[in-house]
Parts: sequence; C-alpha cells; structure tokens
Amino acid sequence: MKTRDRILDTSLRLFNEEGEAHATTLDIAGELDISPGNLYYHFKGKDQIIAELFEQFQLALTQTLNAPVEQPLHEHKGHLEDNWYYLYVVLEELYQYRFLYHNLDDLMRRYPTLVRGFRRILAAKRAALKAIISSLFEHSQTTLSKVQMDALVENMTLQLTYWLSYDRLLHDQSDAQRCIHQGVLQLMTMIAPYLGEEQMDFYRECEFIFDGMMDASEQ
Amino acid sequence: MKTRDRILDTSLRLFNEEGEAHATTLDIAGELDISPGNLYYHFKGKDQIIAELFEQFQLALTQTLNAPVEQPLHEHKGHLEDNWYYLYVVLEELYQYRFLYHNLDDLMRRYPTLVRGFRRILAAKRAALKAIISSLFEHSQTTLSKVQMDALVENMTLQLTYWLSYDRLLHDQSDAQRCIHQGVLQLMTMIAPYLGEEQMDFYRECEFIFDGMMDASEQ
DNA sequence: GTCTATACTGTGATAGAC
DNA sequence: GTCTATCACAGTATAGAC
Repeated sequence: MKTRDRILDTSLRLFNEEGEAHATTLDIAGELDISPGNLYYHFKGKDQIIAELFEQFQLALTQTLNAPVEQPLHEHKGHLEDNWYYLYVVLEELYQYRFLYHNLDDLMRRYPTLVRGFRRILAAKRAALKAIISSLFEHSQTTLSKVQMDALVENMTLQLTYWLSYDRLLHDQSDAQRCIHQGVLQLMTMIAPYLGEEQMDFYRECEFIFDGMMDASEQ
Repeated sequence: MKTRDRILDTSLRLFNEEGEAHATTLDIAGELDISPGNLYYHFKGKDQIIAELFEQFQLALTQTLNAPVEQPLHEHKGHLEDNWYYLYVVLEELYQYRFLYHNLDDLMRRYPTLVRGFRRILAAKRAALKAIISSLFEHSQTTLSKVQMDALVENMTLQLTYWLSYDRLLHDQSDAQRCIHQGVLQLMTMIAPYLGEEQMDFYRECEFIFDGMMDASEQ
C-alpha cells in the first residue's frame, strides 16, 4: 500500500478516534512510523488531507443518497424493510467519516471550502428522505400539509446529520453496531405514526429485535 | 460593572460569534481594552472562564427544564399553546450559550469536567419533554408503546440539543428570531401526528403564522 | 521517497513594576 | 487592579542531506 494512501487511512482513523483538532500532523506521522517531513512531501498540509478525506466521503455518500431519488426498480415498493436496510447503509457510511460532524462549526470555520460540500450533502439527504417518505406513504392513507411534510423531512435530515454525535454524547465508548441500529430505529420512529398497518407490523418487529439486542448488550 | 463580569460577558459573546476554539484570551482582552495579564489576574485561564459560563448556563437551564416536571398549576393543562411558549423560552436560553454545542466533541475532550454536566442537562431535557408529551396526550386518544414513547422523547431531545447548530449549518448569518421560531415548529411537528383535533387547530395556526413570517423575511 | 534538523507562528501563562 | 514585558510550548511547515 502506497504511503500516500496509508496517510489518508491513518488520518481518518485518528480523526475519528481523537478528534480532528486534537490529532496533529506529528501524531499521524508517528502512528505510521514515518517522519513529519515525509508526510509533508505527500501532502501540502493538514488542509489537504482533510480536503481529500472529505472528497472521498462526499463521493461515496452522494452516490448512495441519489439511489432512492433515481427510483431504482423496487419490487416491493413502499415496503418498510427495504428502506430500513437502506438507512442502515447510509448511517454506516456516515459513521466511517464521523469526525466531520463532531466539530462541524470549527471545521467549517477553518476550512471554509467545505461549507458548500456540506450543504450539498444536506440537500442530497433531504431529497433521499423525501423519496423514501413519499414511497412509504403511497401505501397508507396519510396526507400531510406541505409545511408538515417539509418539517418532517427537515427533522429527519437533522437526525441523520447529528445522530452519531448525539450517540457519542451519551455513550463515550462507541459501539458502532448498537449506535447505527438505534439510529435507524430513531429515524423510523419519526415516520411510524404515518405508516399503514402492514408496515407497522414490520416496525414493531424491528423494535422487538432491537430491544432484545439492547438487553443482550447490557450484560 | 466589575471587570470580572465584563470578561465573562465578552467571552460569551466572542465564543458565540467566533467559536470557542477560535477566540483566544488575547482576543477577549483586546475586545475589552484590557491587558492579557489583567485577564489572568481575574481568571486562572480559559478553562475557568468556560467552567463559569457553563455553570451559569446549567443553573438557568435546569431551572427552566424542571418547571414542567414539577407540575406547575396549569389552568389549561394539555393545551398546546402553553407548551409552545415554553419551548420558545427553552430554545432562547440555549441560544444564549449556543457556542457550547457548536463544538461539543472538542469541548468535552478539552474540558472533561463538563461531560457530567452535559449529561445532566440531557436528562433534564428528557424529563421535561416527557412531561410535556404526557400532558398533551391526556387530551387525545393516543397510546404509544414504551419503546416508541422513549424513541420519541429521544428524538426530541436530540432536536433540542442540535437544532441551533443545524440552523447555523443552513444559514450562516444567524437570525435568532427565525431560528428559534422554526426550532419550536420543528419540535412540535414531531408530536403533531399524536395531537387531538382541538390541539391541531392551534398547530395549524402557528404553522400559518410562521409561514407568513418566512415570506416576510425573504424580501 | 524518506530522513533530520530547524524555523515560524499563535496561544497560554507568569513575573514584576506601577 | 492593571500594565508591560517575557517565557514556554505545541503544532505547522520548510530546507537540505541521503
């Protein structure tokens, strides 16, 4: 594996584990057993490392987020299960680059270039969630005012943006599995009241499974 | 006004405006036209300033958050309007110390003492929201599973924690009025599906007012 | 490509005069 | 209480040898 890529990988890991602000170029070089000078041969500076990591992130995520908008052939359109797994995938991708959201304010101040990117991602999230909700609502008699629909989408977008940070605030030792599972459940709870009976059956099932998971992990 | 208090005030303002990490002791001293040495006469360091600001914040907020739990005499118990204004007050208090949440991760890493405090506040938020929801649900035929109820409370707690940061991500020039108003609307949207007809009338009214407000501010 | 050594910068913090 | 120095340190970045 090329040094350049190893630097990116290690940076990502350290940023996630120790926070971007706290992980210095020296730490990264040290972790890799290379000299700081070597690191600066491959990257102009920390800025560039962050920028490239963000690029990776944005590329992977927008691709995923565009899927439901482009209406792939859903055999069971409107079925909750598909969306459940889909959100799971999205949260997993967010989790890989979670450091980006842990200190969003500072990050955007120090690297103003990223702001546009974050906004684009936000828009993609909104679109994806809207597509999911619309698809689910086709099978229930739900009608929402435009304002209410927009507010629901906005709430879910916020949730999708900050869930990982919120979870970290609660449990400092992070268990990715639990965190992501619960994140999906939380998201689904927001649409639960609008679901049809058939869909609710699956929701309750997941609720139940998750509850069991929690009991198991508490021991 | 005593210098000590002026330091606290100015620090709070600068932290909110420029971010805690970016506002240095020199900036604060400069803004007040006093010397750095003078600042360090009054405070051992930045840590102490942060700690005292957090203390103020925690004191004010927990007091507010305890109110609905201690069941004050509500003439119109279960009426949406009271809760609407209550949430407005809570968000206003959060807004005053918004810098605390803008870089939560870094802040907790650098001042680990604060972690317990943040968790306490989280618990208080949960309790307050639970009390509000319960009171509102008495007047509708809603019944929720325990899991669903907890998830709803958790979602609202997250929303109450990160709304201000989220809003900032969207609109960089912050308009406190709009931000707080919309925050309350977003929170209410989460319980809207469970409300009774009578309560929904008020919700729609607020929706309408807010919509008008938005149109006006867009010009 | 990789290293060592070094310079530069910003920030936190202290000492001692007034 | 307030000021003027001044220190100490960590983190970023560069120069030049190998």
